[in-house]
Amino acid sequence: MSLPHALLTSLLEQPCSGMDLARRFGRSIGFFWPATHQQIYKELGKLEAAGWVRSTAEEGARGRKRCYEVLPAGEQELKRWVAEADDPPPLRDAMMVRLRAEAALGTGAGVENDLLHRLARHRTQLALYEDIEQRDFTGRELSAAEQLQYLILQSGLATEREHIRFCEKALALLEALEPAES
Amino acid sequence: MSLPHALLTSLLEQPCSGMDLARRFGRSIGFFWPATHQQIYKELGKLEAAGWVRSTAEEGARGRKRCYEVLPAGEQELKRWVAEADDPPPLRDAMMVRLRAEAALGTGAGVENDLLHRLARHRTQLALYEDIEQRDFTGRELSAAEQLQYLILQSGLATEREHIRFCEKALALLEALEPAES
DNA sequence: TCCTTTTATGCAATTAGTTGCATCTTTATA
DNA sequence: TATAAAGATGCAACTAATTGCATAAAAGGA
Repeated sequence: MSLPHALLTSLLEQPCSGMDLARRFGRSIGFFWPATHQQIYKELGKLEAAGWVRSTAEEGARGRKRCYEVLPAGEQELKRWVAEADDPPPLRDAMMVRLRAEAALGTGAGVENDLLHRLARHRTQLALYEDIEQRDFTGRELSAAEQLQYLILQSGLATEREHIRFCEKALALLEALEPAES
Repeated sequence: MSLPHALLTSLLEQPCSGMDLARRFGRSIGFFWPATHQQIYKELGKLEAAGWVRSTAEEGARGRKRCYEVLPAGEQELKRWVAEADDPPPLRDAMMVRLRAEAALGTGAGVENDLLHRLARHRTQLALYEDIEQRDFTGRELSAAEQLQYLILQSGLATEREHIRFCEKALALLEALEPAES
């Protein structure tokens, strides 16, 4: 479970409120560890109780906005956790199950719907990553931290491209196997 | 949630008991939808209650072994589900969070441990997939169903190779960024 | 024959994440 | 100045999966 450490990382990059975190998650760390604002608020409470962050009320802001920042104990904890190793996350992909089901049922069961839907999603996501690449990591010298962030982005780019290749390949195979369907 | 449909698929390929399913999951569908025997037994109960499978006591076997087989209603349900589309599963990878944390903390925090650990795991998994490829899908004509199963395996092969490439690239970058560490 | 091991099935507690809703505060608008 | 909208925080119920343990029946060995 890495949500607490994802939050510590994000707050270390830039102290902010729970809502801000939720928004930033949507376009950076959240690509690799999605979280809703509900989860984030609950977790921030735990982090503060553990003495890893502290919060101060932000005057002149909307609602009851609180600003969170990482304490030394939190930074220590993050360092400890970074040096840990664990197994790759188990992968669960319904589309692979669908493909195998199509094989078991005999072709023509309609897995193309899912393949086409995902193809569209992966193309959108790839375009988003390419925009970020163009905007933040192209045409200038990168600091060490930026090189690492770019590396992470490259993982996203490679993954999306691989998914796109796979969907296209699968659709081509299905086309070849059931020429009467189209 | 695709466990019920993964079970229907596997039972359609070959009727068997819950324990057999658990074992088969370990080396086929389970690569893309892992499940423990506890989950499987509970789900089989639901499938039977829904009238999608039926079970018969297997005489002359150990324990209280029951053999499950898919009923027509179950096959209908599987067909219906195969034609559905849904979003790609959200990806959650602690190692990416670690890399970003390393960037925020300044290099030297020790993310190499996780990279090396995963590199080993992905190499093992790749070797396993390559064995299956060699044994089941090489040097002969493949039926339509087999071509689909091979396609799924190829996704696994590509994914593992991509992960390996990424770990190697990340380790090389870290090496370059902190030459004093090694 | 008793006792241990193996095979097979299953329950219960916990954890992490999702979804839907509730509340409070400020800002904009009619 | 009411009132609505938007911003910010949070609770509660539910779901899916993990982990640890319990039970039952047959096989094999002493």
